Amino acid sequence: MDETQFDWDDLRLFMAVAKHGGLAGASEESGKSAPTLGRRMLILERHLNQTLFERKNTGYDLTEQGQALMQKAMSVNNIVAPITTSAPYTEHKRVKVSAGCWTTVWLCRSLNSIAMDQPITYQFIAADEELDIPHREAVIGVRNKRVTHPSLASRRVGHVEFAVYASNAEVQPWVHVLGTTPSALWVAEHASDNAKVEVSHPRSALDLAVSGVAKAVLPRFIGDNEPGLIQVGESIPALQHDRWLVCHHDDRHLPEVRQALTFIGDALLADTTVS
Amino acid sequence: MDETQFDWDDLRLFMAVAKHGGLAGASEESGKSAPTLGRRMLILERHLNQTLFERKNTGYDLTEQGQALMQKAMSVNNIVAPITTSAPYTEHKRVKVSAGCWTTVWLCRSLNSIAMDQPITYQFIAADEELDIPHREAVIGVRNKRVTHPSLASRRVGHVEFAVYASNAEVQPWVHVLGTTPSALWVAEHASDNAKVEVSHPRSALDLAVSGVAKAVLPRFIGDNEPGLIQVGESIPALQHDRWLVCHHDDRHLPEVRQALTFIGDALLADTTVS
DNA sequence: AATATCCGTTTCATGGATGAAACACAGTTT
DNA sequence: AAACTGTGTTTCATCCATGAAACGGATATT
Repeated sequence: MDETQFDWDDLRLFMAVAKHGGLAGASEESGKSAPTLGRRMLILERHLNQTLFERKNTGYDLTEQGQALMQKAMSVNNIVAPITTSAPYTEHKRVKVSAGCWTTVWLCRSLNSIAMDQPITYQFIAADEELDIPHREAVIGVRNKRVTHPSLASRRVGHVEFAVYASNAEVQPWVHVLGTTPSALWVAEHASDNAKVEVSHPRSALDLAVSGVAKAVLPRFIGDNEPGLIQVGESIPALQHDRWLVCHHDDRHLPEVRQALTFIGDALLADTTVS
Repeated sequence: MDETQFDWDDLRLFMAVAKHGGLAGASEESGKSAPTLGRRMLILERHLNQTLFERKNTGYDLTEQGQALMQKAMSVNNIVAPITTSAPYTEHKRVKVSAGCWTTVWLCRSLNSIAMDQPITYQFIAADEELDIPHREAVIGVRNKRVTHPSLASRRVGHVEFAVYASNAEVQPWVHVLGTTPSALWVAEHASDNAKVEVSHPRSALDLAVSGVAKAVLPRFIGDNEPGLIQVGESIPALQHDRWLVCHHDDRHLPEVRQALTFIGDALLADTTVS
């Protein structure tokens, strides 16, 4: 075997040249220029030790060996073509966005027709733990602190405050959201031994607060925008933080990533609960 | 569809990564380094808009989508693998050599065990008209004059003389080889209206001369080495010429072409009929 | 607990694959 | 016959895909 590996893409290019009877006609379908196709056909012939074409000034004619190879190339194409055409939303690019639960709620609510008209499929991954961007668990992250990883880029997109919310000022029991988020830890520390409700999902905290059963610690961009709730007391200084939009250096020049960063940045900066 | 074409070789690389469970293990089989494989897998995932792997520090695990793709990649491999392994003499490279009829005879006789031990399949194309090296009708040509085409390289490999040969000095009829070679034209011009025999193949001229039926014009490296023939008269000055080994600039660095040039040059220079 | 090992990711210099432009050749059109 | 057109080949500047080296993280070994 030749010391270099057989490049399967040579088969794709071969098929285009054979189908169009020449280099010029194959150029558009294959995405390669005529000089490149010419060179790649020479490489293919040498690799297979076969003469695949009879070259003329008017085009490339297949030899018998070339015709035999063409059958095989078309068989390969019958497998490969559906892979590329059946890929979901082929004109859409998936962008994975990792953010805290409430930020994800905000972003979902912020999706509008302009954002939905972009050729982007947003995949929001609501998670409290940070997803691993170098390992591509997400492409974009909304973090509560700046990252200093040299391969990640970040920019500040606003500030977040938390406060206690309830349906009325007399509600006493707390909602304690399980977990290790700063707000969860804060409630665990400050909630008295009074009756409290424990929930595993932050969304349940909101439900309980609205129903009047208990009071919950919520970010103000959620609490302030929930009609059935009022803010009880001042915002909680210990829980306030900046918000950072984080992305891998390599990915941020990709068109769909650039567009997503713009949309997310704008959406987060539209939060008017803080100046 | 993404503006760039789908590179089928990404499927080959994907299959290797999936099979070995990671980049490092796939490196040797695929012929690509781990960083390159990593990048190509990202490109593939982006192109297909799918998540094919779960990336860990200990390797790449396939997702369900990745497993589905692996089945298809293996189907493609079932078609492609026989193409590359059943290519004839896969460790041999075919080298097409275009030369005149008699030069081809000389070269065939010169093949020895050393030349046959080379990983080269010689394809001698005996032709009087020059084959088109830019269009790869041949890789190496033996010509009777120097070429000045800028993309072709040439070097002189000896001198050729022609003479009349017969089984004895009394043979009168000529053998006239049809065609437009200098020797054919010479015979047409000088042969008297005496009885003559016309043949289409130069080898037939040799046969007729040996059988004593007629006399033939042959190159001395053939005539002098045929036991049943004697040279009649002096060599023919009008037909003598240098011999040139011609090759495409691009091809001559290829290992098998370099070896073939060496063998052919040595074989032609071993012709001792001229100093 | 400390060290070694393996694998993936990051950085960056480099070589080679690429394509634009020009040229050559043959066929077509006027 | 002359001009035009289409296609392949050649030339060469450019840029990008690549891999070596280094680094980071997790697991295995001692």
